This record gives sequence, structure tokens and C-alpha cells, in this order.
Amino acid sequence: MLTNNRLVSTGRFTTRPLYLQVRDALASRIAGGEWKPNAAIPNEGDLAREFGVSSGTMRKALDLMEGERLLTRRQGRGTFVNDQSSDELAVRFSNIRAADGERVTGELKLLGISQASANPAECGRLRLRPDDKVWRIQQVRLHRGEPFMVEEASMPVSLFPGLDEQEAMPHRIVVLAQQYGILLGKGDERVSIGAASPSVAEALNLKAGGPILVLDRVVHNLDGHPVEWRLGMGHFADKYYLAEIG
Amino acid sequence: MLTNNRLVSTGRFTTRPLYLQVRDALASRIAGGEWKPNAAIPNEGDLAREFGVSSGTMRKALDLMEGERLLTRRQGRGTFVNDQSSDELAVRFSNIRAADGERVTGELKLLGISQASANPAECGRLRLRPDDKVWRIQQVRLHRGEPFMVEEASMPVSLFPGLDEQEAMPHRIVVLAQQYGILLGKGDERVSIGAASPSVAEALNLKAGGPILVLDRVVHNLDGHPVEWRLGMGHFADKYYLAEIG
DNA sequence: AAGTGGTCTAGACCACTCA
DNA sequence: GAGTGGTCTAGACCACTTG
Repeated sequence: MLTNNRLVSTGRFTTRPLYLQVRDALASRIAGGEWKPNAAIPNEGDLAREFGVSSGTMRKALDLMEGERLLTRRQGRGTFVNDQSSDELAVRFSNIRAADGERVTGELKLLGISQASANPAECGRLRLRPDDKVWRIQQVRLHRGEPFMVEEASMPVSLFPGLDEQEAMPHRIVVLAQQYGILLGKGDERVSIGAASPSVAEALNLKAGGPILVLDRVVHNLDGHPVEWRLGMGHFADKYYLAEIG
Repeated sequence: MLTNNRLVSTGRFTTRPLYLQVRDALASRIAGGEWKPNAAIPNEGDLAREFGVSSGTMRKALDLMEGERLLTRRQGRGTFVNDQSSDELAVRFSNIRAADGERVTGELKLLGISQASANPAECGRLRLRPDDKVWRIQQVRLHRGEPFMVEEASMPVSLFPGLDEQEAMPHRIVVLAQQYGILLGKGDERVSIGAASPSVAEALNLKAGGPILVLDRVVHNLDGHPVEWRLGMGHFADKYYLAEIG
């Protein structure tokens, strides 16, 4: 229970642990833009005093947020808000590697964007109802000038209002989410074998019907609600998909 | 610095943090079989007293080990050593799912096991030298009686001495590691498209040269050293590979 | 009621960074 | 030398499980 940056527990009912309430309050400062990317935030002691909790509790909240990739703490320097569009973090949902092990992100070319009512597949993957609206974005990803993956992304319009009116629309969901005050958590990606459709084959200079990898990815926010569904299709002749497991 | 379950810091040189020393000591009790799978271990206070640290420090060590999947803590009940061969944990490196989302582990059929000097590929993936010995194991994985994946695994003989003399050799690396006192950490898996070799095609009832998924996986111990390299090959017509990302 | 882990406190001291 | 996060202590109280 949170009132004016002061956290209280009624003592009568089971309350959300203090350190989680603190985390929520701090996270909303980041999401709301009150604390900007790369900015230093007050030190542990000051924050603890401000929220009326012990420094141990504040530390637990901050440690948790570091694990959620919202903050970076550096001994002797301070605590900083992570910039989700930094080189390091912007690629965290891209798991394609070149043969030499180097991460392949490539550049994106926008093919089209449109708005529609969610189809059954989108309803299932994004947990929407049939009358909910989605953005649909088609893109091609290039590596050294060569197209290697066709992408079809869907996002709830409710989360990204006015997306098509942006002059320079960012292509990465990570950057987009930061702009719209959405804190991203984990995603899951289904990798399977498919056959190149004529349009995919043409875009990637492949033989129609030939084998391709299909990357079916859903990215969630910190609460686990779907934010983006993306279908990626490519041959990945001299590339591989890298998963960390265990 | 650890002497007779008593942890001391010299104060003069930089020492490994206490909670990490405690973690190492507790982990070696599990690896060494002193604490058996599913057994309850002493409570926080008793352990803290035994090691001469505060309960906060002991808690930090225990929390860390819970994150490493060595322990499970349950409020009101106690702290328990995880059984790595339990249904829940034994499958943690298996990421194949059926079309309905159900995890597919299947049964393993052993085709052969042999010992050899590590080839260049094994040296690279397992960080061995050319004169190091490896076990090579060939298996086929069945789902509802149907073979769907051919597996070729390599493991350092130094980690698994006498492996071929076991009467009932366990197939899962997780179970094997627990028997040999190896604590597993994370793994990485490379997923790519390949073509079915004649032998693979025959084993799986596929067309030779047809597209298959190749799963190239290395499992490490808690220190990050490679324990097993496995190549899995299959078509996965009605299955997909699921990766958790972010 | 007894025992467990989970939360929370209010400090101390250390290691690191930077002006 | 001042300021930061990292480690560590020695408790208290709460929530949960079990006999």
C-alpha cells in the first residue's frame, strides 16, 4: 500500500512485501520517464529515507531491479537507469549468430504498416479479444546489404497508440517499448522448420518451397503480458539460432 | 578461506565474500553426496552457527543456491536438496515441444558407446586437448514409439570414469552428472537447418538430403566448464524448439 | 505450540571510484 | 577524502506448515 511515497502495511491483512512495493514505485518512475535512461538515481540511503524503509529493504528492491535489467549498480559510482536502446540491451531478443559466433542484428527495412482487428492467431498469442485492434508491420532484415529474414510483427494498438504517425518509427520492439513507457521482461521463441512461401522466397532470393527456419516470438512486459508477436522467416544458411538453456 | 567449517577472513588481502565461501562449502556437501537428494538440511540458524556467520549471510548463500537449482526452500517446512533426476529438473535441457505445447522428452535407445581421443570439434566445444579422451554415445530418441531424433554425445572421460562399465547407464546428462557428483549450471544450444545424412534419414524414416533441425548443445557445470557436447538431429515435423529469451 | 523460512530493521565496516 | 555500492552482523517479527 503506497501513499505519497510512504509505504505502510495495515498489519491486519496480508500485504505485498515492502521491497516489492518499493520496486513497483521505482519502476513506475522509470516507465513514466521521471527517471531518464542513463541517469543516476539517488543513493541507497537517501532512497530508503525517502520511502521510509530500511536500507536493507531498499537494497533488496534495487537488486531485484538490476536483475530485471532496469538498473545498473556500480560500486563506488552509483546506480543508473539502463538505456534499453543501448548497444548492449537493444539486441537482447536477437539470438541469431553468424558462423563465427558473432551476433547478427542487421538493419531493418520497413515494408508496410497497417491496422486491423486481431485475427485468431493474434488473439491467442497476444491474449486479445477479436474486436481488439493490432498494428501489423512487415519488415525485411539485412545483413551486409543482403536480405536474410522476413518479419511480420503484430502489436496491440492499445499499447502503442499513434504508432503510424511517428516520423521516424523505431523498428526494435525494445526501443519502441521504452518510448511508450513499457518495461519489457522475458520472451519465448518457437523455432521450427518451414517451407519458403513464394513471397518470402522472392524477398530472400530463395527457392520457393525450400526449407527455412521460422522464428515465432512473443515478447512480454515485466508482468508477463504479451507486448509483441513476431514471425521471422529465413534460411540462415551460414547462421544459427543460439539459445541459452538450463 | 575455509578451515574446519570455520570461515575466516585475513583482513589483509582481498578475500572471496563469505557468502560465496559458504555456498561453495554447502555445494560440495551436495556434490560429494554428504547431503542426499530430497534430504532436508539444517535450518538457517543452525547452519549459520555451524559456519560462524550471521543468519543474513547464510541466507544469502542459501538463496543463491536456490537460484542455482541446488536447493528448494519452503516456508514453514525447511530447506531441501533438489533431486536433479526428478521429473521437474531432469528435463531442464530439453526444449522440444509438441504442437500442443507439451514438452517432448521421449525415451532413449542406446545405439553404441565408445572411447576415443578428442577430435578437433570435441576439443573446441569441450575445451579439451587432442590427447584427452572422450566417451562417444549414439542414441535415438523415441516419442510414442516413433524415432524422431538421432543424438551423438561426447563427454570427457576424465569427468565420467568407468562410464561404460555401469550396468544400467543413465541416458540423461542430468542424472549422470548427479551420480558423478557434478553440479550442472547452464548450457547453450545452437539451432540450425541441416540436411539428413543417409544414416540419419534411415534411422528416422526420412528422405536422405531432406531438411532437418540440428541441435548443437553444450552443457556446463556450475563453474562454466563444459561437461557434455551433444548433436541432435531430427525433422520435428509436428514439433518445435522452444527458447526462453530476454 | 513449536519450528521453519520470509521480511525488515539499524546499524558497522570494506572496496571501489573520482575529484 | 568524500561518496558510492557491497558485505556482514544480530537481532525482531511475521507467515506458513506440521504435529
